[in-house]
Amino acid sequence: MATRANGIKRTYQNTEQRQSTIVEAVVHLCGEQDPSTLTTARITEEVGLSQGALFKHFPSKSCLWESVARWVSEQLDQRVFSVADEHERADKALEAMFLAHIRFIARNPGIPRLMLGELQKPGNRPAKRIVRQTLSNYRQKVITLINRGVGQQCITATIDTEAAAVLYLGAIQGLVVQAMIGGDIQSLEQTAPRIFRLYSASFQEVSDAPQA
Amino acid sequence: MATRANGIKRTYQNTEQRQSTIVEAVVHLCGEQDPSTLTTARITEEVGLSQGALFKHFPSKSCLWESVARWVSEQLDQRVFSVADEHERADKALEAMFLAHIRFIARNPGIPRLMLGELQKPGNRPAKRIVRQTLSNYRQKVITLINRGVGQQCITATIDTEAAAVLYLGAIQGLVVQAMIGGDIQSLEQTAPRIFRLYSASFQEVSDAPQA
DNA sequence: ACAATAAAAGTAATCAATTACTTTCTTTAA
DNA sequence: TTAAAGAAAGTAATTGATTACTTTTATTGT
Repeated sequence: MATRANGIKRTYQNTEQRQSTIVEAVVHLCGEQDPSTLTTARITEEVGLSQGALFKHFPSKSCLWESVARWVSEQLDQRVFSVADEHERADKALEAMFLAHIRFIARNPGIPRLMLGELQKPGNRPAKRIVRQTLSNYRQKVITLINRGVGQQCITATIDTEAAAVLYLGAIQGLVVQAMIGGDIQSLEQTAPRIFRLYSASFQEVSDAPQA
Repeated sequence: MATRANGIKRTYQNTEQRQSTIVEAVVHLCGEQDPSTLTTARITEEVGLSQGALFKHFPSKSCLWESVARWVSEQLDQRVFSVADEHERADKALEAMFLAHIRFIARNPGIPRLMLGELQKPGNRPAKRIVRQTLSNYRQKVITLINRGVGQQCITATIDTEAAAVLYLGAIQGLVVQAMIGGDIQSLEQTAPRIFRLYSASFQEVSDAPQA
């Protein structure tokens, strides 16, 4: 007893733990396959549960995706946005955040698929709203940093701030797409510094660091 | 008579015409909904055919996607890559190609969804191979142009060419994602020149045009 | 008339969700 | 302290809807 048809011992977890387990399994699976082809059966197989058990913890598949989107948003906050605060100089903060984001993606290759996949869906599903909100925050964070950099005179005052924010996110996108084409996730972290160096060349002051 | 259940008159086309009609309908529909959710029923409804009729012209849905990918590749050749040849100076050619690409996307909003969606799928489906090949060609075209620009002394000789090619495609990606977030495709063409100006600032020679 | 083109009706497979029921965990009263 | 009661977490099987694809029947231009 206490076993399933395939002989694997059943493990009991409370709903909170299970939800975390399942959400992280989804993120992991997105690294291996297109999110839109992820079935509830595949997800529960990954965590060692029967297909129906999923609905003990999420009222619907759509609610599961909402939880996944929230998880991604929190992780970006903790692992990417937060590193910017450790730097006084805005250009250094931008670079640190850029590299942290690439590191995060390299460790969780499903993330871009997840976010892009959600953005591609039409309508206003909750999960899409969360992704949109997260990217909006990100954009605002970059704009604020660039403006601070202008004040610190490490970024040229003539910069087109909004364009620079778009290009910042584009630089990350470009790296990701390049990795997708090559099918080589590991190349991400190697190439990232070169991309950021080129990106920052577009707004760097000629003079050296003014402070610190 | 000569009508279908819904009263729409039946129209006869030979297979070649039908294939074109269907492929273009798919591209159009990708502008409105996630490609992975496109059903054969939705596609045929769009062109005014019964669902089963699709398989008179394509042996399988996968073959249809292959044709769609080929169509996109050809359009990129004709409407984007070709404009680069109209400019002697490499930096002007890059700019023209960039803006042509954005114009192409603005006219066919389904294109990024289509290509990204295909890239996100794992494995080596024919359609994915075509998209990958197309993007590889694109990348090589950009690299060649940048190198020519160095020779023409309108691009700084110290440039990291490969990084510049990644950032070029990233700039387009960034614009597209930004438009996806805002849900505003029309903003694309307005913002594009600003993004390219910033992008080109990263490798522009300080001196003015050397020739022409 | 007849071959091409399409509609209509079907099929097997797949999917999210539900059901009826079992096992484990947790709480609490004696 | 502990055993009984109930809540929570699990399974296996099934459902209705949807899907890509097939087969059969009807219509059309030549």
